[in-house]
Amino acid sequence: MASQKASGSDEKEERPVRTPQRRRGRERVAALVEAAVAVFAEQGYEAATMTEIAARAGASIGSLYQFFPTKEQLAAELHARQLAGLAEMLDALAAEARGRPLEAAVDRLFARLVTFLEAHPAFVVLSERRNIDPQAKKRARARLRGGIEALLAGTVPPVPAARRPALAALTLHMIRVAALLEADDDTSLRGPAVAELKAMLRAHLVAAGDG
Amino acid sequence: MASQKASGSDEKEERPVRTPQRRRGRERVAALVEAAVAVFAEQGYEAATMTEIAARAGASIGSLYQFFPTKEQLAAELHARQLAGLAEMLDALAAEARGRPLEAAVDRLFARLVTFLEAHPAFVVLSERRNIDPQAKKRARARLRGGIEALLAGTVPPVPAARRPALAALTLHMIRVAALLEADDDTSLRGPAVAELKAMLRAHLVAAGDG
Amino acid sequence: MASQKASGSDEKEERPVRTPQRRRGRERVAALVEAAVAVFAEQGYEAATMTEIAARAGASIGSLYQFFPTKEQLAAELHARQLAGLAEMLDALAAEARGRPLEAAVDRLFARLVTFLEAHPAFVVLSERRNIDPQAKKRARARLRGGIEALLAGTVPPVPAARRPALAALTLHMIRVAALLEADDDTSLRGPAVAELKAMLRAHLVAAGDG
Amino acid sequence: MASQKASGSDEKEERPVRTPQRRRGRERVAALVEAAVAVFAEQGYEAATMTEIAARAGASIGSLYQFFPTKEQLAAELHARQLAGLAEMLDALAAEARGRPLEAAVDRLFARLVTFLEAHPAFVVLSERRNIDPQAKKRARARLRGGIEALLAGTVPPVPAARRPALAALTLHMIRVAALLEADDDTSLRGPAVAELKAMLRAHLVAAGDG
DNA sequence: TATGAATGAGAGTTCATTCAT
DNA sequence: CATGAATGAACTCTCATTCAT
Repeated sequence: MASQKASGSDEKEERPVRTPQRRRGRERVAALVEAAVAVFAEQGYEAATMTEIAARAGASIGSLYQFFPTKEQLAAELHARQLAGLAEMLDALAAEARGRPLEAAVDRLFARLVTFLEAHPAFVVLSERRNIDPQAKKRARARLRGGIEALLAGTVPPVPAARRPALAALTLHMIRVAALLEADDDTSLRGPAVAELKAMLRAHLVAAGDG
Repeated sequence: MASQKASGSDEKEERPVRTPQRRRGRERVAALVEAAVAVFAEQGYEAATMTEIAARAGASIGSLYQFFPTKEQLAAELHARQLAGLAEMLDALAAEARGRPLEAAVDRLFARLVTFLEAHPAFVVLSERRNIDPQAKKRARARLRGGIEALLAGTVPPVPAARRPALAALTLHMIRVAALLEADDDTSLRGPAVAELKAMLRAHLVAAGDG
Repeated sequence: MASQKASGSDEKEERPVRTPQRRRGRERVAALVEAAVAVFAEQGYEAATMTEIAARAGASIGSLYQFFPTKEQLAAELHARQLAGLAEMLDALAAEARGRPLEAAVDRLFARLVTFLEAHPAFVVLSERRNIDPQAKKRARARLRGGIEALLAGTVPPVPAARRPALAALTLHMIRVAALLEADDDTSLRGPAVAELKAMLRAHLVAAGDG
Repeated sequence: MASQKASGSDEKEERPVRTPQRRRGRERVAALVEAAVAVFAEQGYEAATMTEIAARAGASIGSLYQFFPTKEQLAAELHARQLAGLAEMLDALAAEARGRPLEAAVDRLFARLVTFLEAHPAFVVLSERRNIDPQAKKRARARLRGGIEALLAGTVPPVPAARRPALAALTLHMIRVAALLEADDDTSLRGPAVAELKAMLRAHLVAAGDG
């Protein structure tokens, strides 16, 4: 088997993920990241192998390890990058939505998130991984929830502060469900089910805004 | 030889899961199943080892393989049993709900599903497994959706037939989200978020019924 | 390369060295131990590979790991066995030497130790290993020194108690040197140098006895 | 390609250790040598990595390989330098000791050797390495033994020629034991055991001189 | 049938060494 | 000459699976 032993906050000296200086290196890393995202997305964390990731990037296994000293850290790094991107997107969205109707904000949020998940196919896989450092996980979720809360606070009408945390958490999960529906269900249901989901969430948030 | 990696639809003759006749055998299988559920729930499919499952059941590895010829088939068998139980429960619920208010039916559904998931801790793990035989997966989902559709068809008012498939699929996912919220999120959000989820779903279904 | 990660008292759950029940198993283990001793003796700890040890025992790598869960533990187990054998031998020698002349005891000790080291060619290699758990090392040395002290206490004349610990430690090292001289030096010097060593030690101990 | 394992007398063209002409180069080599000595002393030959040696010298690996084309040759070069230093010291000592009492010569030898070993912490590690080219090893030992023989030949009284080679070899080993005692044993024994060792050796040599 | 030792492919990881820049 | 990314053979260790007893 493999890393067999792994669990987020461990020993193993934690040599940090290296950022290369030379241009060649930066391209290499980009290729590695892309390959890793693809392989994780296709196979899941456990089934993905470092060997395949390296091969798919056209690199040697040693090269992969030069930049990402463990499989665990590779996953963590990818996840962190994707989280940062997502959080940034949410912030931008919150800014755009300020003073705009809640309904429109929800639609927009949905659209962007679907785009994001299509662009980051490993996101769900990496988020759901057991063995993630629970601290980091909590922090990440809080960050995202914060972004959504800000969004829901600035619309017209705003969602009442008291219900915002719970509704933000709920919204986050709805996104995930939307992604799953989009991807893996009976083809004939994809469209309708996602539509129902969107309508449901929008109605619920709007009702909260009015409440 | 041993191939350690095996994935869903393979060669490998698929010797069927043996069902024992003698009482000793049936007890043994029950113990193995229980142990497997526990280990899969705790560690996930990949991290679970056949050795640990056998040990926890107080059986030898050889014994485990007597009844479940591959790890894959063990997981599939467990999953199938749990799905059957769930489907049965949905059927019973549909019968009970016939002629009763939609609202009450939804609440009941929710309550029962939460109970079910608590009683079958490996259910989510086994459902989310990639590498499942996609055919079987589709059939299973269809069966469950069917149960929920029946439920939604018999209430007063009933959910319109046209929207039933999508709403059934959606409801199924909502359950999963509820389970996740119940289990892994920020403690302070569990209660409120689940409450929001339930209210949201109920309102949406009721609106559909009225529509 | 080798253990990459290793350092005596570590994490890694320390599954204990298994002692097999079946006869076949006991023979297997004996073959593995023999092979390990040979390989460690020839190549040293780091250069020895688990693969070669298994191959030389006519076993598979998996079989080796069934009984000795890490290379580290394999070395530790071998070392412990050899230490126990040596300590036992020293105890027997101390019993034999009680009441006999110191001079004869020293000669006998020397002879037996040379025999022992010839019979346990990995002994020096395993003793000198850096990365041994220092606690265990200290205990082992103390045990051996104790055996020699007892020997030196029971002869006629006895070595004075005050000097016994230091002289026992010294004697132990002289043995090692004798083994090294016996093994790896210029052929023409082996005999004479060992003779000088023996004479030197004997004279020193006798002088201590008279003092 | 890379063969990671290389052992003593091999193919590999043996590009010689480069000696730099420019001052910058000489400084660089000095830093590399110092770093290598430290790392070998701390970690042993096998565990030491070329990467760490280079890093500790503030150089790049490429730079290290410029001067020392293999790890093996690096170790050999260090060892050779240290041996040369030691031999030189012995020669000086032999000169000083000419016509002086044997007893004093022995004490002096001991004192200088302890100093030397403290100043060259990797000496023992590099000497004990298996896989050293046996020819080179023999030559080195012979050179050292020669130095000690010369010493023992010039004192008053001199050690008889016939016993000189064996006694020189023995003395050399005693030094090593002294170093080991100094370093790794039970603290409480260090002083006394080394004292016994010194007394023993001195008495033996003096007796030889008188014989 | 039950048992558990045996098997070996395969996974993660390291590090000596090379070579383009 | 210096640099450090690139390479890949080799290593330790795991675990699904088989099979002699």
